[in-house]
Amino acid sequence: MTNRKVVSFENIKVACKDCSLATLCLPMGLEPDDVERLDGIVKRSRPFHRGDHVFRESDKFHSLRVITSGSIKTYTPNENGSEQVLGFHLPGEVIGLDAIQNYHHTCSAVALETTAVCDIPFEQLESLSSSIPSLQHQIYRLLSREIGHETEMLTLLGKKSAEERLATFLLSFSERFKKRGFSATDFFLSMSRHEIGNYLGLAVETVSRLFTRFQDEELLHVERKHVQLLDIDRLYEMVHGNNSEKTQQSRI
Amino acid sequence: MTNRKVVSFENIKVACKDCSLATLCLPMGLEPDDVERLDGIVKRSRPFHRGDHVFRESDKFHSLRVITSGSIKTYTPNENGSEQVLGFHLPGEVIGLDAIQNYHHTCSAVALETTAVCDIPFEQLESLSSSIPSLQHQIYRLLSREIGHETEMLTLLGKKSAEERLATFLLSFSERFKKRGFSATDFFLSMSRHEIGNYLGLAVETVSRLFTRFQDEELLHVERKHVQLLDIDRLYEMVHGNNSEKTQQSRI
DNA sequence: TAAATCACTTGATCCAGCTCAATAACTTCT
DNA sequence: AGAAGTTATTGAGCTGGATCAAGTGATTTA
Repeated sequence: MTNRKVVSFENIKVACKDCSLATLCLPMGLEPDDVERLDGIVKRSRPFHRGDHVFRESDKFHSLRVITSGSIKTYTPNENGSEQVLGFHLPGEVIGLDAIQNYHHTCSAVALETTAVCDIPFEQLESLSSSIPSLQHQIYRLLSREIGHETEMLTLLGKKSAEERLATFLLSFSERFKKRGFSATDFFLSMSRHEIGNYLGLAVETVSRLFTRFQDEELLHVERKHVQLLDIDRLYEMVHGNNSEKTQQSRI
Repeated sequence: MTNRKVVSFENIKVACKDCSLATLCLPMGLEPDDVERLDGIVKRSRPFHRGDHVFRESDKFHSLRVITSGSIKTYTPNENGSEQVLGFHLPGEVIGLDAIQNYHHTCSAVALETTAVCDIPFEQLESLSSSIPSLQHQIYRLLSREIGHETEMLTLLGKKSAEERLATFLLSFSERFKKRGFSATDFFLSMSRHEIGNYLGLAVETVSRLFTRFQDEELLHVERKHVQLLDIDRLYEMVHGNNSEKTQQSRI
C-alpha cells in the first residue's frame, strides 16, 4: 500500500516560517530568529492514513504533534470497552498536551482522513523555551487555551440541550474552518455521526434526527458528511439563548 | 465585620519551604534554593470569608492563586443568568490557570468557607521560570494535569449515570482529603447540594435522592454536609463498572 | 453485478432524571 | 425566642433523549 509517491512526501520539508499555519501554531508571535530555532527541532513525519494512530493511550510521550493537514480524533478508551471522544483537531492545532504531566499519553489519537503532523520533541522544546521567553510564554498560553476549551465543553455537556450541543458543534467547525481560510458555511465533516454523538454526549440516532430537523427548519443542508450552513445567525441564537434573555442576564 | 484578629493573620508569613502544602503545590520537586526564589515572589493575601470572590470572570489577570486553607468554587456565569460550576478546590490546588491565555479570567472564584490563598504574580513567575528549568517544568506539568482533570470530567458528563457521577465525586474528595492528611472516610463538604448538582450536571433533587439512597444501601452516612463513607470499595465498583467487565476490557 | 458490510435514518417505546410542588430542617436576623 | 429566609428532602408526574428495531443507502468485496 505504501507507494513511492508517499515516500516522496517525506522529503517535502516546509520550514515553520513558510508554513501557512504559522499564525495558528506555536511560532505565533515569535521573532524570525526564534522561529528558526524552533524549526530546528521540528520533524515532519510521514502522512497518516485514515484509521492510523498517531499515538495511543499509555504510549510513552516524547513529542507534541501539530496537525498540518487533515484531521484527528482524540479519545479515551473507558472501563466498559467503549470510548469517550475528547476532540476533533484541525490543522494548526496541537495534540498531546495532556501527556506532559507524567510522560504518558492519557488518550489516543487517530487520523480521520489522510493527515500530516509535525513532531515537536518535548524535551527539546522545553529547553529551547528556557532560552526563548516568548516561546515559553506561547506554550503557557497554549496550555491555558486548552484548559479554556475544555471548560467550555464542560458547560456544553453539563447544561445544554441536544440541539444546543449540535449547533455549538457546527459553529465551532464553521469558525475553525473560516480561520483556516476555508468556507465557514460549506464544509465536510471527517467524522461519523457516531463519533459526533459520542463527543457531544448524545446517541447516534439523536444526532441524525437533529440533522434532519435542522434541515427541515432550513438551518442547513446536509448530505452525509457534507454540510452547508444556511442560517448561521439562527444557529448562534440557539447556542446563546434568545438574546432577549441574554441582555437581562443577572450577576450570579 | 473585619476585626483586629483578622488583621493579625496578615502578618503570619509562612515560607514555602515551611508550608505543609509544599509537596502538593508549585514548589514540588524544586531545589531548596529555587524554592527560596519562588518564595520571594509569593504573597500571602488576607483570608477570604464565605461568599467572598477571589476573582471574577473578566477581571484582569495578574496572579495565580494557591489555596492554603479552606476551599473555593470556580464557576462561569452562562447566557441565561445561571452558572456552570467548574470545580471545587482544596489546599495546595492552583486556580486561575485558564486566565494565562489572554490575561483575563474566564471564570469566577468564590470562597466556600474562610479561605486563605497565596498570590503568585504570573509575570514574575514566568520570568523566574525562565531561569529555573525545574520550575518551568513544574508549571508545564501543572497545566497539563489540569487538562487531564478536565478530560476526566468530560467523560463523567458525557457518559456516566447519576449514581456514577456522585460516587466519582465522593471518591475524588476522599482521595484529596487523604492526600492532605485528613480522613478519607469522614469529612465535611463545604458546598451546597445545589452546587454539587450543578457541577455534576444533575438536578438538586437527584443529588439529594442519591445521598438518601446511598445511605439506605449503607454505602455512607450523611447528615447535611457531613459525609462518612462506609463502603469505599463498593463506591469504586460503581465508578469503574463491575470489575468483571473491567478486566476483559477491549482495545478500542 | 451481486453479496456483504457498514453508516445513516426513521419509527416506536421506554425510562432516568427533570420539573413542579409541598414540607421539613436549618440559619440568620431582629 | 420567634419570624423570615435558605437549603434539603420527598413525592408525583412528565419529558428529552436513550434504546430497541427495522429499513435504506453507501461502500467494499469478490
